[in-house]
Amino acid sequence: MVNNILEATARILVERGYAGTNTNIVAERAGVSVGSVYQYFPNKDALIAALHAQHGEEMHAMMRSVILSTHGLPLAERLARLIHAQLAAHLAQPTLLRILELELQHLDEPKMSPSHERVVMEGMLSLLREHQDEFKPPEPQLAAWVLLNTAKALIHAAVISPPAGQDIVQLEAAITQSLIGYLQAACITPQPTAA
Amino acid sequence: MVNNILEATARILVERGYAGTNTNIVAERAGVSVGSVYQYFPNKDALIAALHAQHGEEMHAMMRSVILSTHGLPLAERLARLIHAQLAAHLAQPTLLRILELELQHLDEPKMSPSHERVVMEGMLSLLREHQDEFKPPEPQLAAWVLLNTAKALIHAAVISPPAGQDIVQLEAAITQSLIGYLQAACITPQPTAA
Amino acid sequence: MVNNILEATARILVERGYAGTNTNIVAERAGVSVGSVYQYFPNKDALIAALHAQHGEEMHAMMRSVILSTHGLPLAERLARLIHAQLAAHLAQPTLLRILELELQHLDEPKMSPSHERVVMEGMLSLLREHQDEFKPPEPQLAAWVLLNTAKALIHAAVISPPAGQDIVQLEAAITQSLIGYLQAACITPQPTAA
Amino acid sequence: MVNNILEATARILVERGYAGTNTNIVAERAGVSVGSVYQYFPNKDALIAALHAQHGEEMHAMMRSVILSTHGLPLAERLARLIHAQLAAHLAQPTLLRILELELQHLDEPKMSPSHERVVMEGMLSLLREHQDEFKPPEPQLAAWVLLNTAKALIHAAVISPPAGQDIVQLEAAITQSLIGYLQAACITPQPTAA
DNA sequence: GATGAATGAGTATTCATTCAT
DNA sequence: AATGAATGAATACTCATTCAT
Repeated sequence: MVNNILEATARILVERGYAGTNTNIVAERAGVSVGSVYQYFPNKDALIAALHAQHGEEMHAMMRSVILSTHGLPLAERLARLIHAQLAAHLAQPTLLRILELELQHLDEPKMSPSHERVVMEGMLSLLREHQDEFKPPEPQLAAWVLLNTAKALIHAAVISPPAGQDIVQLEAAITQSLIGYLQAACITPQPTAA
Repeated sequence: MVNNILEATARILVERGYAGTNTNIVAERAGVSVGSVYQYFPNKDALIAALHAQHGEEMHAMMRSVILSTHGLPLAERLARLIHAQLAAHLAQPTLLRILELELQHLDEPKMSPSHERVVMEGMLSLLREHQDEFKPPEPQLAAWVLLNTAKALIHAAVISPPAGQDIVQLEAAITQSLIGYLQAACITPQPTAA
Repeated sequence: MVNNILEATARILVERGYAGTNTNIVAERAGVSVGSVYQYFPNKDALIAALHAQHGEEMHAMMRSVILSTHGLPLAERLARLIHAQLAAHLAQPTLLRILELELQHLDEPKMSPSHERVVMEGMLSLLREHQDEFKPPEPQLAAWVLLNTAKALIHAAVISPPAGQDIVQLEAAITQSLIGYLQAACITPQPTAA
Repeated sequence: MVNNILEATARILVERGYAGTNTNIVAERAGVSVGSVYQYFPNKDALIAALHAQHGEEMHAMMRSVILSTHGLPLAERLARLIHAQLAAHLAQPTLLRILELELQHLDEPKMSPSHERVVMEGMLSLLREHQDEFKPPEPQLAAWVLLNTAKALIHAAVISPPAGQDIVQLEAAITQSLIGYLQAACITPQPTAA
């Protein structure tokens, strides 16, 4: 039931935007009654928040899985893989993710951000720590913040308003270059010992 | 009158967000009647669009002015100055700009963005062209796109959700580093001839 | 509920006219909330249309019943009975019927009239056909049109602006005379064979 | 100026109906300012009333002229000429006249009717009196009322919803027949003395 | 007289939420 | 738990009318 409702919400959000999404329509589309929606969600925004949380979980899970499965590879490669996976996820359902992450980030930023955003930040920090012999940023917090925000913005832009005449492969490469470029510029790159 | 109304709109937008902004309150706050609001703006969204356009003008003007006044300096320095100016502008009224650029970008993206966004893109492209002996990106369009989107995202993030324990100066430096880093990574940097 | 709302609408329509009738007042008068009005009627005009349709049904039913119950009587008598019944109905609630049939005929003429108006026309045509040995109009369509429009107009006038110094009985007689007079003038009255 | 405004009102009334007619648009269309409209007409309905009055004058003048110019002809012929003239007038601008006479009759009926309606009634009464050796109705008031209302209704119907397959000439003949038919049925027709 | 900017009461309609069944 | 009819506060927008210039 809960999932049913959330799926309906997502579909309607994509079709009609936030303003066009209302609980009665969500219920109708989910094939349940409004009452049932309110049985599981205290109010309209809770629907969005749940979608948001779900999306956060997925992104987080994906990030963890990529990080784990690329253990041992150089940081540049691991970042490239992360970008690739994220981009793929956004290309799959661009509208919903755009709505959730841009238009509606304000709705639950106060509530949900702490839990999710922090976890992602932790992931990035530990990744940087693992590779501190390749790139050791003087301020890992700051570096993680730059990397995450840059990646997020460029992935969104790639999906929503890509520059004319570039294909996705080029965009993906450019995003990766941007992250690596930052790290190279920001870090006193400890030359990996030839040994 | 028009300005009065727009100022009231901006104030309310900041205080109550888009959803909480309604034409009656705008009128009341502006000290005019609803009718007068509708004398000058065909509908509620036109208020936001006007604010948006105004903001676009300002940002564009600022960019142009910085670019002109830094003529002759190296690209890295000029980008740093651009970042600085933009960051200053956003720090001055963070909430309004966040609302305009994030929450509400969808409201007029179709209408106004083309004109404004394109102008900014042109500015960046000509800037890159001026410095093609420092950094010559193989795909200037792509490079401009990366630079603009990265800068926008990091400036917003810096104002809205800065990483713990970093001051603005550090953030500004990091943003600049990110842009420069990307250019260094993406360009076959033509070594400026020693001659 | 639906009936409740329609009754309230009718009452308000009579008291305040179309311009003075608004959905909020209708709801209040019906003792329900505006929302409930919109649960059953898509918009204000649908209220009027429903009233109109209801009235159409009633008039049609009455006509049919009179025609059936006067089978065998001469046409003049049957027309007289029709007039009598219609006049009685209009005297019972003159204002509402005037508003529905005159002021508001334009609101749903396009939608509903076809079905209803046509049925009434059919009724009159078959009535004429039944009595073609008394009065055989060369153009039954035309004759029915004249009879219906004349009857309608005179009945309304009788209720709304009767001539000074005449009582209803005289008016009723005059209306009947008008219809019969037309038939006598328009038809090559086939003398009912003496045999 | 007054005429200018009235013409604009008429045009808009025809194009957009009563609901769509508002003083600001009337002023704009007339090429004057709202203030000027209010200089000459106390309120919106006064515009309609003036149009109504104007129309009344015209109809009355036409009636008088036809009556005068047909002096000496038999009543049937004179009625036929009246019908013809009225029908021609209505065919010339059917929408405006329909709106004035049907939809909006309620707006000024109370105010204007007395003056105009009475005059028309007087005209018809004197016409009947002139021909009392052809048709002498026992109740001239009643007869005039029937004739006027019947003519009005049939002329409108002829213009707005004519029966299928009949041309105007046939309708005009039918309307005349209806009036004559009524008179023949209602009057103890005094056989005009052969002498 | 003419203007038209300003007014603001009025109104149709929506939709989150409740609660009796 | 599920239903969905009922609610009514909220809101965008209109337009007759005024009045300072």
